[in-house]
Amino acid sequence: MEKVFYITTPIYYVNAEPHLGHAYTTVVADFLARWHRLDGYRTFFLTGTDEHGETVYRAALKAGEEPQAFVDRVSQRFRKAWELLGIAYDDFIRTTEERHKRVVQRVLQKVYEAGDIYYGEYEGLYCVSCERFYTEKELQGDFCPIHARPVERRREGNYFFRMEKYREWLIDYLQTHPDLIRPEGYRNEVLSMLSEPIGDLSISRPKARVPWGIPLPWDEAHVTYVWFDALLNYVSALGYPEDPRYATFWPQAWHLIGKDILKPHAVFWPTMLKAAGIPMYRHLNVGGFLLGPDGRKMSKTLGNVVDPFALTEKYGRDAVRYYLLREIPYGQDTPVSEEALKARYEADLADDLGNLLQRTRAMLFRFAEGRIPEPVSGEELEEGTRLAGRLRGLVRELRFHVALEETMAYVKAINRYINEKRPWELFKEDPKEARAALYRVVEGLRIASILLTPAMPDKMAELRRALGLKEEVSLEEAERWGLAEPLPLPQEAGVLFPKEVPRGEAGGGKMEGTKEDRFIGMEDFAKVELRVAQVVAAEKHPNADKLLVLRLSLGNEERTVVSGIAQWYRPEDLVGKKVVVVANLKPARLRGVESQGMILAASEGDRLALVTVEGEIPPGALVK
RNA sequence: GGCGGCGUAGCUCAGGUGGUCAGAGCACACGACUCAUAAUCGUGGUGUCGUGGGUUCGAGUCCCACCGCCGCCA
Repeated sequence: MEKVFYITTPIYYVNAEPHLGHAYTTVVADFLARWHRLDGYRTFFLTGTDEHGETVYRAALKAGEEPQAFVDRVSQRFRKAWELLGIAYDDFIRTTEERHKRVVQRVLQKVYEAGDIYYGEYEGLYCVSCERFYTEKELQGDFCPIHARPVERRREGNYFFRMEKYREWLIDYLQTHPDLIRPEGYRNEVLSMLSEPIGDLSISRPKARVPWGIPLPWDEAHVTYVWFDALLNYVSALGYPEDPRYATFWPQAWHLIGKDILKPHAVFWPTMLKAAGIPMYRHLNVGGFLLGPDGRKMSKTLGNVVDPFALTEKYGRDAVRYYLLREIPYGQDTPVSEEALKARYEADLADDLGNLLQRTRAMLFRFAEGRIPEPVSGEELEEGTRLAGRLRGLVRELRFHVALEETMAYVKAINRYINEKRPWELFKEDPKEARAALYRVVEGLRIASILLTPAMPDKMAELRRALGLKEEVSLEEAERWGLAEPLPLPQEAGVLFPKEVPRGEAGGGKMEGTKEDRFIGMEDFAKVELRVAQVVAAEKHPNADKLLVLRLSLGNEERTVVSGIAQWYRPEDLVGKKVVVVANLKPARLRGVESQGMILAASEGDRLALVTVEGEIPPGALVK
């Protein structure tokens, strides 16, 4: 049987800019899509924008734009955002597209003819922002509980969908399909919603009041209410009902949503599908909220909003993707912060994985003539070939953070293997064994890079390139040992995850605006306080061969500065020299010694020279 | 008010169906090493497992009550 996978994000409502919540759900969807493609599934990944309704209509008016022009513009913002994050969707659907409207009208007509839609009258208290009526109990005083704005009393003719009619059926379906809604907690919540009458669902608005929507096919005076319109995107994008893609993909549909839209997806949508004679989706996967660094709900007034796009610019898209997938147990509310991202970036990506690539390349050039050695068996690193099988299960259960954790544990095992084999020593006695060890390390890296590709597509391709391996891979290749061929490595390869100032780094080279990034303003430069300092004492660092500990005089104060210049300067030659120091650098502990600044030096290849000042100028003088 | 959930080392958290379950990572300290991005590797700890009862030969792991936080519904 052919392996098929269909993954959807919610279509995002265009009344707001893309934010971290959107980004997280979309990154998860992209990860799942890439994972399944890698594993040989015929995969379809859908996202898009939801563009009808009174809120959008009013926002357009307020912006002084035609509704269509307004939604075109905002929808474009989402496309841009996904480009920044490297989201490889197969289709981007918009509810204002003809192909979607056609399907909505067709389904409406079908349900209407079946007798499940009737005309009625509704009167109640209505919040414009929520696009829904509230019961008096739900209100806070006379105000909407969500938007804290006054509600209006309204009475209007609506068409209703006989949702209540399907309640018993839905309960039964949930009981016979316990894994339909995941994680389980949300399933229980839905069952409790269904334990009492859910009523019928109003599915239309008078066109006179809300002109921005899809007209009902049998009554042009009404347009479709937002949920009956929006939810159908999941089948309209597949070309329901005649397009073969619908028949192929729909039965394997996985929806990804945030818990804020649980009810529409877990109650409205299944009953709509049942009434329209469309089979049920396969899984509804419910994600939690991302909280601010303080563990509270993100809000502009609290000032704890984390902007994923700023972080992408700073750390690279793959780092942000890795962080979100590694840190957040799917379904749980989780605090996120730049601090935590940075910690992951440095510990996992730079120190463990990036440095592993670096040392591997260095040893290959030094001990193996810059080539991948001849293939050999894998010893303990061969266990990497079993990871893919384990990860398949974890990914299908939405436990990505565990999957990534286990993969990184393997990366650590490769580092350990190098430390135990000590190729730099082994090479002196038995060069062949040293090369064999290095081959195993390359294979380990190859396997890890494949497993990490869905999370970090650009960086893992870069990693393979740096080892002279092919960039295009499949999961199955991570289950076989010995595929790396003895080919030469590229001479040049950048640092995969640089630790210092990863500025302007976009991860895929697709970033725009690099021209501006090359320059800094005077105000940026002015932040750096450079001063002349005289070396009053110097000695070797007790715990590091490459470091010197310098005592500097800045005129009216003395500082200790640790500097990595031991290979070029002897301590005794430095005393008395005038150097340039960054005086307002945040102090840092280097191998146990606190460094209160940094001295400047120029370097090129193997050569290095300290920056000094010409002529008589006292220590402490400002350099600018 | 009804129903779910959560409360485990300084921090973030793992711990299907009760008996190496008292753990991992981070941080910190010390040691090893020098191929490597001040990197890597090794070693080291206190934890009333929210509180109080109960079931059991034996309970973070099951039951009851309570405290605290959160969610859904009303």
